[in-house]
Amino acid sequence: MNAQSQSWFSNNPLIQKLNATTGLTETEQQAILQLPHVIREFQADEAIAEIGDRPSVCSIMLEGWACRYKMVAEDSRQIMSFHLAGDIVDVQSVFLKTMDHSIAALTPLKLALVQHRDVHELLRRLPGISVAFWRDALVESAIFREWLVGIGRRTAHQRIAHVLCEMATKARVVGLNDGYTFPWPITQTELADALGLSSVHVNRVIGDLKGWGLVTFSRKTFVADDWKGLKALAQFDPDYLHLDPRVAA
Amino acid sequence: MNAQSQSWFSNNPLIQKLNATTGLTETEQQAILQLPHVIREFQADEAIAEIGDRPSVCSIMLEGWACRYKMVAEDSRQIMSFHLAGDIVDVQSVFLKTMDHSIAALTPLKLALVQHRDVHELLRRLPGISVAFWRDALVESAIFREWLVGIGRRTAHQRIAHVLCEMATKARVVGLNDGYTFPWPITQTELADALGLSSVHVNRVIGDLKGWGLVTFSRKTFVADDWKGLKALAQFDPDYLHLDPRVAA
DNA sequence: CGCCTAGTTGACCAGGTTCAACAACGGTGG
DNA sequence: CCACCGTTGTTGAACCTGGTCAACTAGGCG
Repeated sequence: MNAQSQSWFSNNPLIQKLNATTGLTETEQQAILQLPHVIREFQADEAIAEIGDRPSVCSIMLEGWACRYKMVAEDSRQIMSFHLAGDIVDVQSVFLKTMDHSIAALTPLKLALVQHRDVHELLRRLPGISVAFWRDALVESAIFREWLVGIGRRTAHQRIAHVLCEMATKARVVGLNDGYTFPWPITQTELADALGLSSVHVNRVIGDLKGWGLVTFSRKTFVADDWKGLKALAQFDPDYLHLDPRVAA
Repeated sequence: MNAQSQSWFSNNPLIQKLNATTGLTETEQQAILQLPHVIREFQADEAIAEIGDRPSVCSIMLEGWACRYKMVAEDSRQIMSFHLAGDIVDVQSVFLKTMDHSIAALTPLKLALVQHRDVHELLRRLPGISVAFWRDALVESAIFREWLVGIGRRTAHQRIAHVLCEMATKARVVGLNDGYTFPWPITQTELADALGLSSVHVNRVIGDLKGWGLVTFSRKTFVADDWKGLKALAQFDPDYLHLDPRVAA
């Protein structure tokens, strides 16, 4: 119950992320580092939680990528979010018993599992952390809303550009992005399932973005060749991420 | 700061709604009833909060309908949720300073305004209420995700049927729905903006639903002539609303 | 009665889907 | 080091859901 790891102590990505919206005191950071937890590794495509499950732990991402999704039919999936280091992938389960959607690994990944009761205890003991968790959950809500706007009202080109801007920004917060480059393990099919498009169309649109000199993809890496152009196309305004001005673009 | 009202005390819809997912003790219910608040009325189309605002109160709906939305262009709006009695329309502002979207009245409505500091105090003092608020916020998140699934992967017919099922269920929780009938003040244009469709298409699809004998609309009232059929078309599964089994369909 | 908003209908158009085939890539085992 | 295989990406052609434009009708309210 107290297995430890490199990525929990050095540069803990949860602290890094919470700091980006809230700012934590030294005490609060220590309390997070001292949370009893177990590190668990997953393979790509492995299920982290499935619809109908009643988890007793919640999962903090340390490395890798994951997504939330729901199946609509045998062959129709809607991905509702992508997650990387620092995300608490199922805070939901701390308060609502049953999972109403599934979560799966997109790449090999590493999670810290924390018992629900320890989370409850942490939130009760340190109101500052409670506020940080609230903010984090509300920002996630804001991201869902932004995706809603995208799927509902933006063209395929804007949608794809927008999600790239969003992930680039989220990656920067946890130090995975040097400004123009970051790891991009998402397949075009996955992107399609996230944006309500077909993989064929995603492929064509990405072709356009490349052709217009906005982006490049090489070896699972995303390169923003023209970050300003990409943001302009997407009409990307990061306000909804509620980042500390020091961290924001 | 302590104006009172009929609908705050008798049958308080916030308590009614929180009870539907969480269950509150007598003490907790009393604490809510004793919250210092001001009642304010709005006209249809009046703004409750606008993007960029930094509210110092949060708003609990007592009567009427409201929606959350974001403009994408001059003539393109995405509605992200509908709200009725019992909804805390901007819990978000308790924790995040700046509004990242707007909220407007769809009908004449009545709100209870509560100072943020009083909400903070309430949450700190009564952990049970804190849990109830968490659940409420997480259910709202789940609703955003469900809309995402709808806009992303459901046909126009399913989408419209689904939103009708959802609102019928939410209305039932706060006693606005006798099972098959409830007030429906939403225009087809508003529905279109919520579902990522055009109003012309919404009109045609609603025509189909009427033609198939599933629904009727008369004098701003929705009638589910064939509730089972409607649910089947929508593939509506209310799990994501996390209702107490006693309340659920 | 007249006005304004919401609902209705038709004709045409386009963004994105589907189906199908093929090419490129990366990892594996010999 | 290469041959093989499964996955991911790429491309073309036909099709279709839903959008746009525009005009007209029906209600609700002063």
